[in-house]
Amino acid sequence: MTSTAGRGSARGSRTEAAILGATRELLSKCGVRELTVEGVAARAGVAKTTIYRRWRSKDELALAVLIDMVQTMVSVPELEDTRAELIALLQGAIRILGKTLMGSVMRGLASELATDSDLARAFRELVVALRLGEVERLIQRGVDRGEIRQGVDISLTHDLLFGPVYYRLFLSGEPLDRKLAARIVDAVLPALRPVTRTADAR
Amino acid sequence: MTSTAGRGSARGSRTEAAILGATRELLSKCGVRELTVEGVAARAGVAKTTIYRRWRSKDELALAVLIDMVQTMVSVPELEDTRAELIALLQGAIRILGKTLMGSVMRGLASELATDSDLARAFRELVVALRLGEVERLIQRGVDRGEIRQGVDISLTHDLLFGPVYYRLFLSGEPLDRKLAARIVDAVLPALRPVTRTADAR
DNA sequence: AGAATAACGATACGTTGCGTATCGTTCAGG
DNA sequence: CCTGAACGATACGCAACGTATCGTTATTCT
Repeated sequence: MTSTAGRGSARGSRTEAAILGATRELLSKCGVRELTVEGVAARAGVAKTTIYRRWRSKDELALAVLIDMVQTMVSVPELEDTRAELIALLQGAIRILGKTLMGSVMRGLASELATDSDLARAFRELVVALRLGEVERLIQRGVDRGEIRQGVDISLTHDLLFGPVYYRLFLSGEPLDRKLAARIVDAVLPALRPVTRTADAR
Repeated sequence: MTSTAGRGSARGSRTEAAILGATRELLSKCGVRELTVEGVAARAGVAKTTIYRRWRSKDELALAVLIDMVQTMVSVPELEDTRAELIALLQGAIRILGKTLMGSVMRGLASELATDSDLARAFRELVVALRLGEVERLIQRGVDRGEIRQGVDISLTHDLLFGPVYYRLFLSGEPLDRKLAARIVDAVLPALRPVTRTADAR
């Protein structure tokens, strides 16, 4: 047991980074459909074989890129104001989706994510779960401060906040401007307030 | 000018229906990516050439199916209550997306819709514009009744209502249950009420 | 330093599916 | 019944996927 993966190994990290980088760049302007492994190989200065040694398919490669991006997501600082914190959370997502390449990558992956593939499950477990947890944390903090009423449906709130963002990105085509985060939060927040001054059901 | 397309034509409608039907069925379980024109041809009992005589590419065929489905969308009846009307609107969309095959088709088309393709533009002009118009109609009616305040951002409201639905369908993976429509509307409606009892900015 | 060995590059291959071209066949309308 | 449009069948070129093979680097251990 003195050596496992010894002798001539360990030149992986550089090539891996090159492949991921090339994939990210290409994926930012074409979508998974048009992405070609040959293209990635050429741009990364790497043999096609090398890519298939690390990822079993084109989709797995794309997913790796997505995960790599998501892990750079920042968590929200304490601001002592639920509205500001929620806006910051959404703002972060919007910035990532809009300014960096992740929006394009997401768009390219949309089809795969919608299917019940391994890629979809991985995305849900990594990205969605992470955001859901963040929403839960912020809401709980708001409840503790008395800003938010108890018993709020976290999952629904999460969908209400992030849904419009992705809807714009994917379907409606409206721009992801700066003020969007605040407007979404201001639209959703009244339903989360303690007093229940809302028009009730039936 | 006595005859244009005279002599031996007019057997198109049956084959066209067969092709669209076969596409719809296949698209309901595989996504555009896996959809093959050869498969459609085989299932429709039609030569591949015949398909390419009518649609220039696989994507155009898929779009045709989507449009065909959307045109079966029902408009919302007058209910004299904005909440009920908005719920009915959302309920219709959810039912179409959930129970019929359109949800699967949408999922399959997601990638193409996200790209700036002809397909995306067509979808926006047909589906999104249609729904936006419907939202505007309902909101305006609510304003006339005094249930909704003036100056509401129609586009944002549209995104707030439909965004969560599609977000669930595509990404979060939560089910599209019966009560979803009401819960979304109840969350959004307070922000549309006249009095502006909302916590203001800053 | 030098050998052992994992990772890599280059290339060729089989396969699938797209979109096109060609030609014979069917079926409605005059 | 005869003409011509729409259809079926088939073959083709092409691009990209994913695999296999083999010679070449580069790294680590002795």
